[in-house]
Amino acid sequence: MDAMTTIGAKENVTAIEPLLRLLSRYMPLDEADRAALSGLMVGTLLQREARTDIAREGDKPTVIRLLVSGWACRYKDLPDGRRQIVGFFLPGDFCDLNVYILSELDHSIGALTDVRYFEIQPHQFQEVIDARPHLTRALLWHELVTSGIQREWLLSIGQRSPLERLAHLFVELYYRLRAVDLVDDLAFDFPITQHHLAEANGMSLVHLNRTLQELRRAGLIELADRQLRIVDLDELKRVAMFKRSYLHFNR
Amino acid sequence: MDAMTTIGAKENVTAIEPLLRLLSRYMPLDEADRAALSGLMVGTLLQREARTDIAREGDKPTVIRLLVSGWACRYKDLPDGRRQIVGFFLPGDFCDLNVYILSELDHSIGALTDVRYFEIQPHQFQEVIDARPHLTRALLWHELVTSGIQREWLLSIGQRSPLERLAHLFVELYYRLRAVDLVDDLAFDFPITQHHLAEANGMSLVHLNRTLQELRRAGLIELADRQLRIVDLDELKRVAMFKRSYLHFNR
DNA sequence: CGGATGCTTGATGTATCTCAAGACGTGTGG
DNA sequence: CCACACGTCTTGAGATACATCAAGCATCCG
Repeated sequence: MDAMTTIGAKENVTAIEPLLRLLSRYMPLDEADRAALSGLMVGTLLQREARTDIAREGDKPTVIRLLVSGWACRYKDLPDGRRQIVGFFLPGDFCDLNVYILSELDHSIGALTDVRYFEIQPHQFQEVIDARPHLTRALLWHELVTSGIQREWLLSIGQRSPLERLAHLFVELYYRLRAVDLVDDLAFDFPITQHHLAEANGMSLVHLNRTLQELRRAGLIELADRQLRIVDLDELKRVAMFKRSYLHFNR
Repeated sequence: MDAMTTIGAKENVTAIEPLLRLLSRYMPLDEADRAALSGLMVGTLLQREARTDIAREGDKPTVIRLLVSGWACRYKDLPDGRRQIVGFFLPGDFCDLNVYILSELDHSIGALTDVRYFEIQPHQFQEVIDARPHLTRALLWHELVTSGIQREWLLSIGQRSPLERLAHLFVELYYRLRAVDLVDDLAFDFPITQHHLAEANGMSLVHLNRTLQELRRAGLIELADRQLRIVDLDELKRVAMFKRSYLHFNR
């Protein structure tokens, strides 16, 4: 199942970059912080193919995963097959910093594209946390933001119209990807399918497709060849009723 | 705004009961744990009337609140007035254990009924955490459960039909209230209005009313005079596709 | 008594789902 | 090299679940 690659120290440094960029949006990191985090990424980088599960609901959580490249998602499903994506993991995100506390995973984690990630042992993590309270704070901050994003999604699915909801998701992804330097001007790689977008937004594939076209027709976005370009960010934000504050970026 | 009451040590002990019951569902608490928590609840108990805000989005968080009696909610709203309740607070719940880390609240907290709650200073909390790692673990556990409940709500609003969704919410509230000993057999006080239920479930008031009647007609629940009685728990759980594990109660 | 709050019901329109099919690109095996 | 399967996106047609608008009734309270 898992493909493993042992990587050298140099590649290691590259792999940790997204996380460092992300955390430094919240608060400055000094060299010791960076070194401590890099120290966690020892050994092996794991890989997973698109459309495979990284973890399943019910699994006993034992490791902490840090996504290095590709997109993954947290999802939950119902016995009859209905599925809801409850969050996206982008490079630099932890797929469950704290869940090893619990005895059983209450959701699944799936690779949406080919992904690469580190697995970190909780005890290694604990050492870093004990040694560097400042880092602990940054990590906790990130967890709180993740939780805030979930609340915003509830607002979106519960109250925003499909058009507003989709617009909102695009703006959110724009800011999150920009935080890890994966945005080029207003364009970024967008490797997931309309099917995934529908599952994340709680609507049918057909309707998602039509809503997407509405955003295109309105001149707000362009989406083709797995590339999303935001054409009119201000207007997209207005349509989405987007308020940046829930992401809690300082810079 | 706030009504304040200074309370004696005895009343204090009663007020902390829901929290102790809740945490002991996760792991056993010894006498020292209980004493440490009780020690936090010094001084004043605050009160708020139904339909008032306890905190507003954008506020700077400075205190940690522990709900002692009544029901409150976390909600978010849109500029045009649409409102989504993203979580209920029941007695024994903290309204934001960690949020004082962030500079700004990304959601509001409203009292649904008359409520009583303690305000705790972060530094007091920190002392307890530093002194009693076991308690820290229990509190973190509870935070993770809260986060898991949010995910379950996303699944509900995104994929469950209104009937399934409402059934699911009732079962969830049953278990949560039972955990703090507020359930009598299969019945409990249900002090919120259909309007609140609609806002929590992301549907219109009219449709919520009809869905409620459907549950009644199916012989699954009785709801009258602010009392909810679950008539057929097994069937209600089946309809809701309820899986208890996301609540992570051990007992 | 008058007003506020909460619950209920009816009528109507429409947003969204479901079912179905076609087009296009890509990879694969014969 | 062609035939075919598969994944993805797109479009059409029809059915319906749900929202909206509107009104009535009960209870409580000042």
